[in-house]
Amino acid sequence: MMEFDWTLRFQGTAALPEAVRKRLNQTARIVKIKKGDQVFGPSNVPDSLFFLYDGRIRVSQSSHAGREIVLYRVDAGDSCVLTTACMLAEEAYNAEGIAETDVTAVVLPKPAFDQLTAEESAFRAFVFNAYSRRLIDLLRVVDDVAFGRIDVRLAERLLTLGQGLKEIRTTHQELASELGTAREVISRVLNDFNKRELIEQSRGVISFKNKAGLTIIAESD
Amino acid sequence: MMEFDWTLRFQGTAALPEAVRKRLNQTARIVKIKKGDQVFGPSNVPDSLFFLYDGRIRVSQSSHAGREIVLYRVDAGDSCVLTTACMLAEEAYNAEGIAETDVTAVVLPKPAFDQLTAEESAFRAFVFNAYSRRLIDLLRVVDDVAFGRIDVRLAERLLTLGQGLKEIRTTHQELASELGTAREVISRVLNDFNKRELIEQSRGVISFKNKAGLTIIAESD
DNA sequence: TCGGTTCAGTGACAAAGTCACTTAACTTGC
DNA sequence: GCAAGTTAAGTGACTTTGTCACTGAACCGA
Repeated sequence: MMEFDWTLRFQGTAALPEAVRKRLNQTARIVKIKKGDQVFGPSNVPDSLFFLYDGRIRVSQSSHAGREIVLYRVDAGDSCVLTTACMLAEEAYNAEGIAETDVTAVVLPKPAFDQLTAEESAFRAFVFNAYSRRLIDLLRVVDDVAFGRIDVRLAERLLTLGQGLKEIRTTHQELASELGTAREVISRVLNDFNKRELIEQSRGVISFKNKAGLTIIAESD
Repeated sequence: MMEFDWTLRFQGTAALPEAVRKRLNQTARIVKIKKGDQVFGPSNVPDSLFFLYDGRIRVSQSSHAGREIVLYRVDAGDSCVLTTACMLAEEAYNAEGIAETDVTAVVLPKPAFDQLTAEESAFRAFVFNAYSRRLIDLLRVVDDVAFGRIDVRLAERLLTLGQGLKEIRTTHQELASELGTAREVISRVLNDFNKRELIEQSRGVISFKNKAGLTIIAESD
């Protein structure tokens, strides 16, 4: 029954009394989602709180014209609060969450969520914190999109996506979706980076030649 | 002592038992802020929850280069959750709140806030709702900035700012700050609107000539 | 190895943002 | 009342970013 105790994985639940954790393990449902599948979206509005036990979810928003921008990523140990926002606000929005890897999540039904926020201050702090973090993430996105240059933003994103790697496997289109711009724009900037010998390109792969150089660009604002 | 009972003004507090409301009236502090003053900002980080009793607060973010964008407005009866976010996340961000009118606010210290969220589900719902609303507001801003055309956005904004009015008193610079763009851009677009006889301009004033026409533009996306 | 599909490159153009001004309109302080 | 300062708005040349309509190149599966 309690083959693995997910409550130990989360800041907001690990510190709870054992009785409460036991109850949670009984109440919550574990779901597995395949890489690439939609976790939530306009047509798939959940009525429960999502705890990400394992994997990573990419939350993005898309324009009616089909362009897309990544808002933030939810990592293991975190809760996906946009689903919560939706669950509370009952409002439609055009953000969606996609599993970037195979995902294991814990789904806590709304009544259990309510009870927990009422009774456990550690859990409350956890949830509020998740909200705050997302708000701040979105402030960053607004700042970038409204005021940032795309070469700077792209250099930045390449570096975060390629942390510890010599190359990253992605298409220009995917990078455009990261930053909310058009593929052609990414192609141009990457070509420029290429000419300046910061990267090398081939179909579906970008190899780093000079991360320090990219860092200088990324930090030039 | 209880010359006016602010708790009746807020959804999250009006329904609370009288004993609780009495306690709140004793605990919370009422502050008055003059039009134009900063309510919160990077250099002015509050550690308490803000209830806006009367007036309106404009929350905006500014770039290091001095450009600015309005994120949302907090109206009377609402709580200002970015201050809360900050109070919970202890993180720095470059958003600030400016009183657009003279403002009367109720400031609830963190301990009282904690107790209230623990004990009162109506209050909890109110706070979560405020968070959700802001998240959704920010999603809208991201969408607009990343994917929207400025003529559309400007027409839209002119109409909301001028609801029920024949003219609005504002400068091109202020409109630029609303949308996170440059003054020159606003000037150009307004000139275009002028030529198309949708508006008339003079220093510091924009008069509507054809709101229907503006509406068509505002909805063309 | 042929044909389809996905990925990337390109040039011409449009939209938006920047820069360096000029001109016009209000404000104040004799 | 008007000169001087201040704030608001206009302008043209330019850069950056986004769009469109393509072409060509690389990969994949039958």
